[in-house]
Amino acid sequence: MVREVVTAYLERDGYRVTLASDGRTALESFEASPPDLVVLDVMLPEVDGFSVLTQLRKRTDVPVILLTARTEEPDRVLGLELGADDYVVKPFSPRELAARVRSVLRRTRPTTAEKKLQFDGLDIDGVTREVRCRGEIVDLTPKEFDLLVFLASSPRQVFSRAQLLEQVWDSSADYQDPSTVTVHVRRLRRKIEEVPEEPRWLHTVWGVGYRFEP
Amino acid sequence: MVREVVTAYLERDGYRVTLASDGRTALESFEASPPDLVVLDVMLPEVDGFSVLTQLRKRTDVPVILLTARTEEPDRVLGLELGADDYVVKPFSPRELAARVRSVLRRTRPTTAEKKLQFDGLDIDGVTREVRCRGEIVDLTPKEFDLLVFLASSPRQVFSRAQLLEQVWDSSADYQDPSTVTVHVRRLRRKIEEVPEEPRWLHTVWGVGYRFEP
DNA sequence: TGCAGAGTGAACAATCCGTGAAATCGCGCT
DNA sequence: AGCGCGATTTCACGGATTGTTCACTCTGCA
Repeated sequence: MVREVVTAYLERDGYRVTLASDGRTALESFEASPPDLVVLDVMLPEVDGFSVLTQLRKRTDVPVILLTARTEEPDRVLGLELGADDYVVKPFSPRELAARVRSVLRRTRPTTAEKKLQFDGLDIDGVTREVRCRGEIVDLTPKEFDLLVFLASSPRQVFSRAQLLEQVWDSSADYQDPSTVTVHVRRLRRKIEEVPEEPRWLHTVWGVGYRFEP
Repeated sequence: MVREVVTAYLERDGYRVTLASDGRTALESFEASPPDLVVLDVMLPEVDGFSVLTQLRKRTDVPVILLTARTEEPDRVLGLELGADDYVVKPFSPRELAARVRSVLRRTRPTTAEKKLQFDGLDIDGVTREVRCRGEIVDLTPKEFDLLVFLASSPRQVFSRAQLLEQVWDSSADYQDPSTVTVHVRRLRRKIEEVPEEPRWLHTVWGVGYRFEP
């Protein structure tokens, strides 16, 4: 029930929350769709929190907040030495945890949270320019990537081909063929849509343009 | 006497410590010679800690660790909201404070705090400027070394040639040939890659730039 | 059913990267 | 100061990838 309350608080602050009930699934879930921050209970079934933290640190710099029931100093120091960014001692108030999350994200934002778009089954990382689609990395060409990022940055908003040419393409290179956009959208669909003929994300708005559906 | 013990611990860790006995002198001392990190007691004579923090935040992003005697949540949350990077509740052990200092500096100063980069089969020592590749020391020229360190310090992040020229080369020396970067990357690959044609570490991101894969 | 707009495939054009080699710079040495 | 050598930068070319165009087909709407 603690999880529900905490989740509610975080979602009220505008964060998307994913839960994992033990260390193993936490790591799997992390792989599948890497979050911007991890809140980690030291006492977890299957794999304990410290091990999870060690595993995480081997491959990523994701900010981690430890939840620890023990008030003894060694645990907290150990956590920080292992690379945790902060810890909260149980029992804690949801408000405090939320404050910590904000604080840690504020500190680390320039490197991590920046330029990351996440949707259900589609992760776009503006820093590494990687796109992960249902867990698998898909290779996009520069223009394909730029176009996808532009559309995904304004979900549900419809853009005409002319608008896209102006925004995504070099605006100086005027009067290009709008069908250029069409072709790129098609290639994007081939790469990220499960059924390109019935797009899940890249929708055609007949007579107008395209729209990204989150 | 707490101050002496803490100072001793921090100096043992290699930090230089400057003391100030009240808020006013703290701010003056900060102006005179800005430190890399501030440990701030909330209860100070003359000007209290929160005011000092607010003043500091007006002009700098220096990492701040708060010392607070009160265990009530509002104070801690207030501190974090005001822009503190961490806090320690009194009474605290010097060891814990030292651990916090290390942790905060590690987060905020990845370039100075960690001068050693280690990857699977590739060790980079920023102090001796030695690079060890699959056990063997490889000789790098200064520019080659700087370029490698820069890329390896932000693994997986893509940098354009222009960015690399700006960051690794003298930023004042504008308008250099981007192919300079290309050539240096090539020579780096020749020296550290097992198969330079299929790089393990130095990846080309077509149309964008280069990326270090850990 | 007609028709404008959207999708398809393939050819063509532009761009970018890797390579080799030559030119220039920087710095210690005599 | 002049020399010499390694480091760095520049440049042109070839091949590979990416971007654009175009003719054609298909689809949704009146």
